[in-house]
Amino acid sequence: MRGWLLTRHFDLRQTLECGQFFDWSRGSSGYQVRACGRVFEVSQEGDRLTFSGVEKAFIQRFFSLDHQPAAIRARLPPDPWLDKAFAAYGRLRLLRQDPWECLVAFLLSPVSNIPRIQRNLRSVHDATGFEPSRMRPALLKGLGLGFRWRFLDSAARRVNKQGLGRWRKRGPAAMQGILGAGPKVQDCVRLFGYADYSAFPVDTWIRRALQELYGVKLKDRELRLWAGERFGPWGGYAQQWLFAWSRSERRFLRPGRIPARP
DNA sequence: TCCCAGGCCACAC
DNA sequence: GTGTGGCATGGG
Repeated sequence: MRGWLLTRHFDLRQTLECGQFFDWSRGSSGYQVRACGRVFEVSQEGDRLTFSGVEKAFIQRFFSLDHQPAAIRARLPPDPWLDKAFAAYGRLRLLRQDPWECLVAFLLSPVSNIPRIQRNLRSVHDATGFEPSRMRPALLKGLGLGFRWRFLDSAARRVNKQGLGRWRKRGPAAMQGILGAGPKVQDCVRLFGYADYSAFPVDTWIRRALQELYGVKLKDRELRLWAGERFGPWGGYAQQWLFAWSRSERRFLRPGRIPARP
């Protein structure tokens, strides 16, 4: 299976590398991606997206090529900071990941960093193929996940009990009670795995950004509500634009180095 | 050497 | 209910 398609207002690099997804690697030309139980290659030249190893319909769905960034921006409130973030990162799309794979990835995220999450996730994938029945403690402990191996163990036990198919169909509620699946992790899976675009994950970067750009000094639980009210049903996109932009401007997001209001 | 990292949990009070 | 330390490991 090999093919191509034309895209508009889409950036493959931003989309894969912005931190919503980790199971990619740069190949000779473009990226190799492992997602939703498939392995495929994809590359972009201009507006032309070339892929192999997977069918076109999958590419369109996985990369959310049905989304229109300008229309989404228009559904978010007027906001100079959002304008800046959108100008820089508005060509990324929120992926439609598999909820289970997405949960596994973000259970590896607490007190870690993106390069390490990526390494850890690849190890887990290579060792288990993301099959919960193969995620045994003895195996997980040897993968250098730190304390996070318990989180995968807890999730795997839960999913094994009811079967992966049934677990997926239960939706976000199925994450309740899994060790390590707190508010931030659940919001990430809602946003990236269940296509709930109202989800607004609050992490260290977003916390700093909201505090230093908008002057809101609240606890994470209130920040989440504040963002929900301000940004509404498409807040997830706002979150990801601000997240990517904040990271790229990291030296400006330190106390005393706040950029001038645009 | 010390500090922090896409948090979360158990345990004070 | 709210605040705090500890958690495994790696990198700056």
